[in-house]
This record gives sequence, structure tokens and C-alpha cells, in this order.
Amino acid sequence: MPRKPVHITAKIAVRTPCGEQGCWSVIRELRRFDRPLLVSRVQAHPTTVADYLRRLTLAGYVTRSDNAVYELVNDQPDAPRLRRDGTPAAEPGIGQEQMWRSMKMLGEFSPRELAAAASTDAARVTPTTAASYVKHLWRAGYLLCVAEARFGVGKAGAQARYRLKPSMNTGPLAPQVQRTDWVWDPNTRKALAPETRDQGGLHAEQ
DNA sequence: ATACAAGAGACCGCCGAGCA
DNA sequence: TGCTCGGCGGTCTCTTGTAT
Repeated sequence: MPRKPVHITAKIAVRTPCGEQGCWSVIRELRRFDRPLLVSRVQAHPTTVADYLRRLTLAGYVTRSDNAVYELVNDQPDAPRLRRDGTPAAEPGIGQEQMWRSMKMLGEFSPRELAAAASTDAARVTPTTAASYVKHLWRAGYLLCVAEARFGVGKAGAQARYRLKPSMNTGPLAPQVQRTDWVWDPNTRKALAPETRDQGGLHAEQ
């Protein structure tokens, strides 16, 4: 089965243990377990569970004894994201998380200022990436455009400036832009369409 | 310099084959 | 029966290319 959109998997994750996060939650609950027990507790395909278990073993999060009993030895709240060879996978959306935090710290910002504020040694955020993220959040009604971009033939332009609407500061988790241009807010567990921007309170905020 | 669209790369969940 | 590995197809994040 193909991967499900984030707004689907996120809804599933709160109801039923499935996928890596669900698997990890059950592992943390059991601490010591064998594979059939884990498979029976996790509502995911057995090979998916086995595959994740193998990666956790390779990465050293769990150990496996001779009698096929696994034990959690490296606990952490969130499910480790691991490649097939057990090496850590890059956190998807870490740039967006950093931009979301930076928006709240900066107050008012241009995409370039946001990129500079959100960039770290661990994850670099380019101005174009920041502009793309800002555009989607603006369309979804998260941001207020406080100064439009200025253009001129042969002149350097000035970037538009934005501000996060206080009513849209929904929580610590960064809204995720989906391929369909919808924005999924993991804080409110709602998906906002680009079209909802005008209905979303642009006028109400002013 | 900016905005937009399209594409690349990484990832996930699952299947199926092969091996012990 | 249990485990590992390679591959498939869709999703997602971010970058690149192009027009203005």
C-alpha cells in the first residue's frame, strides 16, 4: 500500500498504533517482547513491523537475545527515523519546524529574513524554500501580508513582508504543506485549502 | 529580485523471493 | 516459520529553472 497523506496518517496515529510511531509506542510500552507479540499489538503489516524492528536493532535502539526476545535499550519519546541500513534518516520538515519557530520569534519578516533566522548548522533553509513555505501559509490564511513586494524595471525589488496572525498561532508543531497545496495543521488536526484564505480571517484580523 | 511551476531526491508501507 | 533484502509506487520536502 502506498504511503498515505500526512493528514490521514496523523489521524490514524492518535487512534490506532500503526506505522513506525505506532510500533515505537508499543515497544516503549512493552520494553521486552518477541516479534509475534509486537505484531499482534501493532496494527500494521507484519513485514513493516519486522522491517522497522530490524532497523532499530541495527541502530542499537533495541537488542535481540538468542531466544528471539527483543529489549528496548535506548529510549526516547519520538520514533527514531532510520534508513534500511540503520543509519539515522533526516527529519522531514525540520526546516519548516525551524521556520515556524522563527516566524513567532521575528514577528514581522520577509522570506529572506525568515530563511536567515531559520537556518542552522543542522539544517539550512534557503530563501526560495522560505518563500515557498511563506506563500503556502499565506494562502492558507496563517499569515498577514503587511507590505507587498515592490518591483521595478531594472531596479532591485523589495520582498513582501508578512506577520503570523495571532489567531493562527495554533501550537508548537509546524503546519505542513502538502503536494495538493493544502496545509495540514498537526496542532488543530485540520487541513486548510488554499481557497480558504479569504474566508480564514484576513479581514477579521485587520 | 521575485514568484511560480515542475522536477529531483528521500522516504514509507508493503509485497514477494530467497535463505536458514 | 522467521528473517532479510530488493523493488514498487505514491507522498512529501526542497531545489531548480523560467518568466516577469
